[in-house]
Amino acid sequence: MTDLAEPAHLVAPRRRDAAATRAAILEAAKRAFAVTGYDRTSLRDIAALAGSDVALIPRYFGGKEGLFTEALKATIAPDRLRDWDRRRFSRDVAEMMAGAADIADPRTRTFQFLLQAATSPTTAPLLGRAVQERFLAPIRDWLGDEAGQERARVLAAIYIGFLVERLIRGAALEGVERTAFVDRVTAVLEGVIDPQA
Amino acid sequence: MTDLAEPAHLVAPRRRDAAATRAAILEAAKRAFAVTGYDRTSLRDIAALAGSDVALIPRYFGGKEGLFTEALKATIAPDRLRDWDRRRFSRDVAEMMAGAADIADPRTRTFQFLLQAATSPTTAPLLGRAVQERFLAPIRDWLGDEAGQERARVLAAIYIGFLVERLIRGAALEGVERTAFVDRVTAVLEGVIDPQA
DNA sequence: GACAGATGTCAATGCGCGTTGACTTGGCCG
DNA sequence: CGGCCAAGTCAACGCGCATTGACATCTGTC
Repeated sequence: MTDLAEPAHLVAPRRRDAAATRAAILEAAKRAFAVTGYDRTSLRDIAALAGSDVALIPRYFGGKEGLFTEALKATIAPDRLRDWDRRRFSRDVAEMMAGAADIADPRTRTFQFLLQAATSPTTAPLLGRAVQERFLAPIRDWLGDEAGQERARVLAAIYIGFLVERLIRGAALEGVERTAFVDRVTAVLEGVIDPQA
Repeated sequence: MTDLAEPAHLVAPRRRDAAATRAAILEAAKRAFAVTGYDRTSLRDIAALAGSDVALIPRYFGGKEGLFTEALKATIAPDRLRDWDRRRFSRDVAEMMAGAADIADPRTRTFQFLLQAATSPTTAPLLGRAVQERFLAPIRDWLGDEAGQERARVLAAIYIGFLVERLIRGAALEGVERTAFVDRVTAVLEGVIDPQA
């Protein structure tokens, strides 16, 4: 598999501890699946990254699919949306989108993981439900909408779109295009967050 | 592989014709790759869909990767952007996004194909270049921007985002949420297409 | 300190894959 | 009509994979 640019083992040499081993495998799976996708990631890769044995994975997770779904669930954790400053949100996001996608950033890995899942017909429904519960609902609360969640939907969609664009763009934007891009993205986001402003 | 909901063979029984066979394989590959992705699609699947033999694929396309890159190139064709009515564009797109993704629609398949390519580190750069040439440039022309292409970038990103959202949403929106969604999406798109309005 | 169950190791199995090469069939041209 | 080359078929190979079950080792408990 591709280089993960990480220490050979995710964890320090540990004593016999099923829970810790399970956790190490799960963490390794989250990283590996995010970078390489479901199919290109072998259980041998994950085991090597976790510093454990391949045979433990079917035992602890019931198989590759079980590991994937559990890694998916663990990845879509309730976001720390409350931490975001509402005044700076749009501009911060815009600046982030103007940059390059950094594979070392855990959030990039998370997003790639989710995108991988979105393209597979089998995992897409599962992802849909998870996104609904753990992504859309928090955004709606954050926005303070009572009536519907269409605004959260729109915001999430736009956010995702810029992430994809950044992913396939590869490099960061520079110069005039960057500033113009940031301004426009800020305006777009602001228009959704504060429609009347 | 998953059901493609298509006739067993893409083409009528044809006589010995290398060009036609090649074309049938390529068409089958475009469909199969879009639905199942690179890894989950086997050459045997494609051959069966095209009504030909597996062994012909390495011969005609030099291998699976060759077939994929050729299918990718054939998929990113210059879009018929000029046909779109600029006044109705935003609302048409918004209505489309409020509906459900239809796998029978060739455009849905195309998009899924591209998204698949975007998530693979190896194919992402290739996709980026292709998108730049055959997607961003036409949009910029359509928008009539002289200075930069940041507006085309933003529009493309938002468009992609809604496509992804629709993909993972699965079902169509209904009732109040639908109308609210359509209105808001229309407004967002209009804000990018005609910033001063 | 010894037992027992939990934990980790290892080799082996079966399967599906892409690819290869030898073979057969078909159609065009003389 | 007959030969010849393109086009298509078929069987087989090697490889990597997930999974299994038998075996070894550690660790907490009495």
